[in-house]
Amino acid sequence: MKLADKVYKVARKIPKGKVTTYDSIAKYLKTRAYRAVGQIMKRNPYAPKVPCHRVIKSDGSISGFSGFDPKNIKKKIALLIKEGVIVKNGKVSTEFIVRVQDFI
DNA sequence: CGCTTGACACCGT
DNA sequence: AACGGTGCCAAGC
Repeated sequence: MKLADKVYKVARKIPKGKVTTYDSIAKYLKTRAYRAVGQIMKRNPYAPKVPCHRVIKSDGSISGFSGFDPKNIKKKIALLIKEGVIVKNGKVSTEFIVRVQDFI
């Protein structure tokens, strides 16, 4: 069982209208590989099943899948907003950030 | 099997 | 408040 599998398993349970962070997932899995989590999400072979857009940085900013393509940023943010998440200045309001242990 | 690469986090300045 | 350097660990090559 690779870390990747565990990550996907957890990530797919993120409730709509909420987001979590890379380090939160890492902590929950008893590992400090929060960086690896990022790469795992990037690969994301389970595209629709794992809502990788609901995983953000600990400071609430959205990165990666959107960070490289400015056009994609707005699209993902719009998607999150559509789900009920409030995003201002490219950052998600902390009240929508949930620790993994809270929604599992 | 070892080296490089990050969708990161945590200081210190 | 913003920027940069440092540390961590799994995946890929």
